[in-house]
Amino acid sequence: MDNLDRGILDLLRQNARAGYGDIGSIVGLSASAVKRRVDRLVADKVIRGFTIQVDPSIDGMSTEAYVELFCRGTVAPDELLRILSGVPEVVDAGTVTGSADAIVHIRARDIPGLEAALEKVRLAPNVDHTRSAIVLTRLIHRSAE
Amino acid sequence: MDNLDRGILDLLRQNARAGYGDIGSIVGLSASAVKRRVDRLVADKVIRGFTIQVDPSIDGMSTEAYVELFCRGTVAPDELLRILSGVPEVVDAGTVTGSADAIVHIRARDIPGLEAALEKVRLAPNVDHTRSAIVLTRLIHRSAE
DNA sequence: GATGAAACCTAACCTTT
DNA sequence: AAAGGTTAGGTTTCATC
Repeated sequence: MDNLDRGILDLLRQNARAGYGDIGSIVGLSASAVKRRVDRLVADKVIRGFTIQVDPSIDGMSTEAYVELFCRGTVAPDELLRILSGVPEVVDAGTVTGSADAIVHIRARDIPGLEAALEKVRLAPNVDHTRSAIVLTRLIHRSAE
Repeated sequence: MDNLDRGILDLLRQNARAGYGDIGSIVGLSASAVKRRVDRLVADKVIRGFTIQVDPSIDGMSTEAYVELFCRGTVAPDELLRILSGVPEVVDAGTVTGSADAIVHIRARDIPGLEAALEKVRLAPNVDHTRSAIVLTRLIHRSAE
């Protein structure tokens, strides 16, 4: 993890489709060297994935909920991650302190979409029950990066 | 904007580097047809950009909490917005159904930073109390949040 | 939806430190 | 060894039909 890696990450944050050659000509490496570093960053889980930013209003994905996940016994974070990463409606999730085991932020097209996503989340192992708080008015949204 | 577009968006959300041919074989279109649709979605600003999800521990803002906000009496969403917009650590917030008035997602550099942000939220006149769930393991973070 | 040229990705091999 | 460069081949993209 050096300044070259950070430069590559910055460029990919701005455009995840940039070619290796284009990235290399900016950070000062050959295309191959950039590819090797990107592959390593993905293997090391520094880059968790490649995704798109979608306009929520145009897409109609405006129904949101914060869902507390209560599990039986111990929960392996890796197992939760495996299940949740397969649900595209899950925008954000983490295991937390307090009585709930995890909190999951879901965004769906409408209430039926929310319910369907919730069903998929409940497939996670050892889930006892969930408690949802549906978002009425979205107040703040600051982009993560 | 039809179900084909939505299917393409879902696939790109999971892997923005998926090839047009791969996407087409899933949604039932040729590679060319998929490219035309993706190009249109980008031109129409439905897709705002292609980006990567980076391990938050890299950028040094890795301490997070979900905070339930309980206010005295009835509080208008505008009032809550006024309170929360003065706290830059607030990444995401909305009024919700349930006993809490709002849920606030805070991201800070460390625990003292988190506490300082919470203090700023609590100083607001109508805030009665807060209940925080500190994030232990970040499972999902899609930057399209 | 299909076609063909151009661009790109990828892996193997070579050079340098 | 470790990290970057070069080259060749296969695949994908992209414009055109």
